[in-house]
Amino acid sequence: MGTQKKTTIKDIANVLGLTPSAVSKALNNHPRISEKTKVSVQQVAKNLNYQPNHLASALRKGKSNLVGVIIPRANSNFFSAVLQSIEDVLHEKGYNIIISQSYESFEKECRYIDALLFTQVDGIIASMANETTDFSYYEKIKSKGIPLILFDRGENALGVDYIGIDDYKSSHLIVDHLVSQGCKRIAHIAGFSHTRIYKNRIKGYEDALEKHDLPLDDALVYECKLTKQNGREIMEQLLEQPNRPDAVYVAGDYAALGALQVLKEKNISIPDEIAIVGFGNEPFTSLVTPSITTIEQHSTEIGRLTAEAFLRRIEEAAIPPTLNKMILEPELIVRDSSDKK
Amino acid sequence: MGTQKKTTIKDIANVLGLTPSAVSKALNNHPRISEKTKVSVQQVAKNLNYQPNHLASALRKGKSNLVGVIIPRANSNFFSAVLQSIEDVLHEKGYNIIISQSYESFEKECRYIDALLFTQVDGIIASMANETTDFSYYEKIKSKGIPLILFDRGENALGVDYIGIDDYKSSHLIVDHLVSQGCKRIAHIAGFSHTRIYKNRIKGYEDALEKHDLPLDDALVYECKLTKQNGREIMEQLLEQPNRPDAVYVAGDYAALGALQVLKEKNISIPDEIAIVGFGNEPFTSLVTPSITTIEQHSTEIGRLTAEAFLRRIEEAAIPPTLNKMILEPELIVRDSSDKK
DNA sequence: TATATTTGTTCCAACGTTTGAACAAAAGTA
DNA sequence: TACTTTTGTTCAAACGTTGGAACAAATATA
Repeated sequence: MGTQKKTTIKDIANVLGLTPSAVSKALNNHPRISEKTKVSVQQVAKNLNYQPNHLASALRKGKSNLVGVIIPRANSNFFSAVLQSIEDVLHEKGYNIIISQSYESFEKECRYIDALLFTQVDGIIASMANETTDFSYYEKIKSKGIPLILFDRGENALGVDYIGIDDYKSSHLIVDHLVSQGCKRIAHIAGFSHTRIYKNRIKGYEDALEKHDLPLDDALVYECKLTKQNGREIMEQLLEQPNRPDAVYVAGDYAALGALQVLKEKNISIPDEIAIVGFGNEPFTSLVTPSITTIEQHSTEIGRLTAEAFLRRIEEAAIPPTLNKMILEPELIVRDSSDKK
Repeated sequence: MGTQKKTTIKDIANVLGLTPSAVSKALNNHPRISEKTKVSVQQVAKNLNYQPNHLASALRKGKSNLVGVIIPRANSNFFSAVLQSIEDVLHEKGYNIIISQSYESFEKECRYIDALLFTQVDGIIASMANETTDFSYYEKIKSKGIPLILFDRGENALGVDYIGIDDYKSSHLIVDHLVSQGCKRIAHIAGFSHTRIYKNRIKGYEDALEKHDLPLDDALVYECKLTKQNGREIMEQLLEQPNRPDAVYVAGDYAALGALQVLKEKNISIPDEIAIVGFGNEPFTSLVTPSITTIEQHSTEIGRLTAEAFLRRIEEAAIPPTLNKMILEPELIVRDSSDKK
């Protein structure tokens, strides 16, 4: 009991008095195999409880049907939704997915890239860790000649496919909205500007302020890792300034929550004294009081497009080596934290 | 450019005038290979940018070093924490992990089990979907002779290793606490009783009521999928009853949140009129107002133990075929939703 | 010096599947 | 009837690695 020997294609062949190659062809629906043989092979395969050995066929075909996905963490509404969407599309096409969470660590990311390459994945889909500024490991993927697709956290410099939302425009949506609510002094708790998406959000914020003839004040912009704790600390610093902001655009929902909590603790009215806008539409933004205005990133769509980009690269081999960049439209979801009614 | 041929062990052999098997042995640190040869093999391997072909060695060795993990969803604090912990332990030992999310669907779960078996994983770690009542697919794993480890959502009947917390005791902790707050009519929004963990929570709830000489009232117990929406709907039904409860023990945090929202909308004071207790310690339970009393499940510990159980099964082959059940102590985290001060 | 042991390597078969070439038999065309 | 085409199958090699058996050379033991 337990470890009975696994049935192979050879066992089926023996039962039917065929060769293994005939059985293989029958199972793969080869046109030269007779209908009769195919049927009996199927039959025997089922009887013997045959499971094809993926390793052997992957080795022979030079294709593992495994795709590596590297994300900062699965425990985030955005990433898990993208993941689900990628899974749906790729499982459909017979791919299995190896998920690795970098937890924003560059070192882990590198190790996982090595592990995935070692496992002979057919391609890698990734959203970079915040820490990552050195792309040599990603170059390694490219140099192996296997498809690399980036989403959300990407880097154009690599010249690979990228799917994300328009961060620059998101900032405009937010600033426009805050100005329409009568805000005049808008602070920005930003992500680190070495990451493209955060740089774009900062640029969008600055340009939007300029558009509305509002002055740019360096004292109102802070770069951080966008944790809840960062949000708390920076909000406290903002409150100590002689000339307080009347709105804070926070480039991440967790940090926005931290900022919100500080204001609540100090009994500063939201949004009347200070309005808050977050980014990412994490589920809790609609659950807290007041609910937080934020940006929806169309995660399902991003996942689908990412998976499709991968499939295109696989199928079309090395046909279009040009960078394929897809940028989705952001959507502003106005909630209580910025809606003065 | 791009798809240059991959270097194999053979290429290294050619460069050094050795045989492939000597190179293989050198790379695997075989005792019979001279130090000198090992060094030069390493050297050439590095120069040629050699990556061992995992597929080939897995095929030859009959071991893929891949472990399948099936969870209801990654987008949950509990599961993602368990996952991280499993990853940490197994990556350390050279395993890669294939994660599949069942989204509580029995059908998906079955498909993923097949896909994982097909991929020749060395073992499967799973937490069952709520829907799952038919275990034949899990029997299939057992019959293949590969290790199966269950956590949180498991089933003893399968006779496989199981790691979880003491649900029965959790209910006692909760009821004891509510009684100490003066609650006398405690409702229970439960999970489906065909799932072992929810059955145990229900049993614990009933026994704890009895312990405190409180009457059991069937009208106060509802089974559901424990979504936020379920929580809302059942809370509304509870409020319509002539004899309202003064506390609700909800077997999941999301449903607890739904219940909480209904009470807030109807301006029913929490915890004075009705106290709420959830289950799982999801991050949002500390973020909402009022914060929600809940049960911490020691996810990191569960993950570690689960991974270690897997390793034990792999290493000790078929040595101890007995069921190995590990039950951790739950921890009650008292917050505003039940703390009458 | 003859024999036994150790050391370093090669040889070969295997893991399970796939695939193109080869081949015989059947069917179609002249 | 002779020849081409089609159909169904077998043959053999390959994918890259591994590991036991075999073997020769070097070293140790008697």
